[in-house]
Amino acid sequence: MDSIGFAKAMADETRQKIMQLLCCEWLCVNDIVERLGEVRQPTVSHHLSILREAELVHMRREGKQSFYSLNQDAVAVCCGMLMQDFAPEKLALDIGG
Amino acid sequence: MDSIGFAKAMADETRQKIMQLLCCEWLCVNDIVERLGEVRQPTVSHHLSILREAELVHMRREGKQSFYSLNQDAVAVCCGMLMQDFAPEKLALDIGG
DNA sequence: CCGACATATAGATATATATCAATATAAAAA
DNA sequence: TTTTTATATTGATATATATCTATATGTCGG
Repeated sequence: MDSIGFAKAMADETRQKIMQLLCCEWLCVNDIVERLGEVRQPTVSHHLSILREAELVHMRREGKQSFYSLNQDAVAVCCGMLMQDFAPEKLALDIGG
Repeated sequence: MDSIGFAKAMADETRQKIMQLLCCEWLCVNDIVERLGEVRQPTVSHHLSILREAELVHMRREGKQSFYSLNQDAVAVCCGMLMQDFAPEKLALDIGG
């Protein structure tokens, strides 16, 4: 995952809403569709595939359902990458004192 | 600055290159154009206006030139925001232990 | 004021992306 | 096997975005 892929994956409101939903629990696609309320299932599936590609979500199949949850580790790593690339002095402050 | 505005501002390769150039020094627009090499001046101006809008760069006029530099504080704040929103457990680890 | 230079803006165009309806795929139930 | 349910994929379309050329704006020197 590079910083551009991460930024692109995050650069959409619907995707961020989905990520919020998945932040601290596993949800199946239909649950996500219902909680979003205004977005159709294929659209949600599309966003999930982008988040999967970016490895920002975990996925687990269970029968006919797919469960997703947020990959917080990946988010943390990517944020750290952005900090290193674009706020190195702030990072130095954190480490040094 | 919200997390979507930040992600959108970061979600372009040319913009990230510009941010790299401005990371640790002030450059005028023409210097940026020359260092990028393959991008025309109006395109660079356009990207700079997006970065300005997102408050990710500082700007200073000097005669006919405009100098830009990266706002590392803003980057750090936005990365922190992403962490809080999308990796709260990782953040808790950092704080708690 | 006029010309030269630096940057910004306008307008046009091509590409990327988000969304939906329709359909395919896969798994469980009848 | 047929039907039902859950998710993924396809194809179409509208919007957003990146880029360019041409031009406007703003600043300095003569």
